[in-house]
Amino acid sequence: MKKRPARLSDVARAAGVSLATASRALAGSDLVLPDTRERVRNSAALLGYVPHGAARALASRRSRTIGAVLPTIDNPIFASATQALSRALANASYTLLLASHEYDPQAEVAVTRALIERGVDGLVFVGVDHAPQLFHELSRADVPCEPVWALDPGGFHHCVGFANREASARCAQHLLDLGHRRFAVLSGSLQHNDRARERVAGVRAALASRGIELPAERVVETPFSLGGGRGGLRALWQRLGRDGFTGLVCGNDLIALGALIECAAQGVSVPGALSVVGFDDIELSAEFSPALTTIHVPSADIGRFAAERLLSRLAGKRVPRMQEIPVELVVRGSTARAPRRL
Amino acid sequence: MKKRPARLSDVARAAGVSLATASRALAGSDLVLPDTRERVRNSAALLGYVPHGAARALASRRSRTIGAVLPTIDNPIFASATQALSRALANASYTLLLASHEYDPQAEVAVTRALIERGVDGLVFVGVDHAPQLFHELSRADVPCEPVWALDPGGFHHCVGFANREASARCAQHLLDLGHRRFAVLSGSLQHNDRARERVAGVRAALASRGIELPAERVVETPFSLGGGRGGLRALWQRLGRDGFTGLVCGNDLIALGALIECAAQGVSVPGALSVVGFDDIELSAEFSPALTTIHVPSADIGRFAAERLLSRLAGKRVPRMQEIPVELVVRGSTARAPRRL
DNA sequence: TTGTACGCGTTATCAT
DNA sequence: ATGATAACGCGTACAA
Repeated sequence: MKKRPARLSDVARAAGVSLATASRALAGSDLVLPDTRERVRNSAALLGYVPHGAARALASRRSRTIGAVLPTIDNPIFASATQALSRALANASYTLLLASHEYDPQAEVAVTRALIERGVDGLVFVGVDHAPQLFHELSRADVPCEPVWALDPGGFHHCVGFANREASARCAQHLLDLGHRRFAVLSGSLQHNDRARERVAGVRAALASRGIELPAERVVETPFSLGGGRGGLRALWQRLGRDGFTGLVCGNDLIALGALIECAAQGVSVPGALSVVGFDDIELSAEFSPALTTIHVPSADIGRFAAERLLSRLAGKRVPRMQEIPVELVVRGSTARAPRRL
Repeated sequence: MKKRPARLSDVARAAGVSLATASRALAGSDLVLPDTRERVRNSAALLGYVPHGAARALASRRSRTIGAVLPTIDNPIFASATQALSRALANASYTLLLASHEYDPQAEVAVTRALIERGVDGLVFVGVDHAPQLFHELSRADVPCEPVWALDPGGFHHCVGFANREASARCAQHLLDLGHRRFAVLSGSLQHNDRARERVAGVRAALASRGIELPAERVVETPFSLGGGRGGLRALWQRLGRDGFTGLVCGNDLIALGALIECAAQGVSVPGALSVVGFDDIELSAEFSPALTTIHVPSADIGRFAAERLLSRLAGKRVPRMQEIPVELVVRGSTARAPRRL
């Protein structure tokens, strides 16, 4: 009862054609008579033929597979981008191979290598800052890759993202414009994270242009999570005092929301005693705090564009080397009340 | 300058052994002299040899690849499970192929087929309720699969998850114990989602045991998001009035949090006028609302177990057909009794 | 327009 | 312990 899965040769025989013709027919080649094509397709359907990807990949030297190497999937920041990526790929009959390295550059090299062994036709990375060894492997494997979420200052790699530094500077500038002069930053871990570093650098640059310094003690690194935001804010308060700063720039949504929650828990009014700005990767901010000013990052676009660019390149089309995604400072009203404790 | 990538035959020649020996050496077989093995490994490293996955898969009939078919990656509910899955697989030199269908059963069949074509050695699904066609394809392809996040009432499939219905009944029971008698439910979309349906059924069962009915008008379907929670609660209030219900059961975290946010925005005290319980898939609740009672779902465990089970089965070991993950009702303080009037 | 035949890079089965 | 060689299933020049 357990039949051997049908192979292309079975389909060919059933349709009364040769292997080559069967192959062409199923590939939709124009070289076969429409009539023949139908016949082949019918027998394929009848036999429940499922192409054998490995054999196809071996012969065609293409796997119809794209790899994505993320720091982690568990961070909602990357979820919508990954979803969009996967969707766009599926539309083009490509499939996504996913790997994560949890901010460990060694692990990143390892998982990337695993993807290369799987024969991915292209790769998506997060950020442009990677172990040199990674680039060696990439170039030797000759796999087109597309870093996202950041731009390559050197203009060396293809990439699609936005200028984290400038965006973050706009956040700080917004606070400056509101009259704030004492600042603090809640950042994600800066190690092995060029996006986070750029964002801090942006704040520093904006403040510097007004002669304000941002010493290291005013920057707290904390996990990318609500708990991280809460704990980070407590750490800042402990270090600098409750009125050590009135303007707070957060590295991303989850941290910003955590900070807001901590404010609510401590009875600190926002905006008021404290004004918070941050990056809105995941669009939670709008719902949670209509008062929160954010840089809105269209994560889904990033994923979609990455897919489109990669597929275009595989198809031999040329794409602009660098694609800058416009990001927008969303000021959600300054009079909104602080979030309540729930 | 662009060298052809090194093949196994190159390694073999460089090491002065045959193809077969080289293969065995790199596979770590005990049948080769330790000395020979070293020699082979050295030349492999020297040449920068990278195994060709497709060829290996073709010859060995194994891709060292596992597929996961999710409703969507964009929902944080699935993120930590997927992360855990990916991590566990990577540890065993497996890679994750990811696909999503956005709650469309047709799409689910299509993407699953795509994964099967890619030659996945195993598959993970969400829930046990799928198009019959899906099971046809699966059995014909003879791919072991592991539904997660639910248990199979028929005991037909392997699976790892928990009893959504009973868990949800515990939520409702908790509210009953607090004296609540008027209920409403904010569910995710019920269509093509057995988990959501089971959760509603659980509430209904618990209430029925106290002679309380839950007519359809008291159940609102809303997107799995904060916005969905907010909008859904508004819809319920509009339909049933502000004091049409004092106990609210939410289908998951995001919805529950959205509801809480809406309460805050409308000045409704929680717990007080309203008591909310829900599923805590993503552990936001603890940070956000120390008062929220939830069923805590250890998503990461689900992913890890799915990986372990699948890999065990591939290794020929037997695993218990069904694995029930314990879930826990977490009462986070200030339990609200039902309001004392009428 | 269709068929023949070779190659893709590995693993696995025999011998030795 | 190692080597020769036949699969593995498909794509694609090249021939017809």
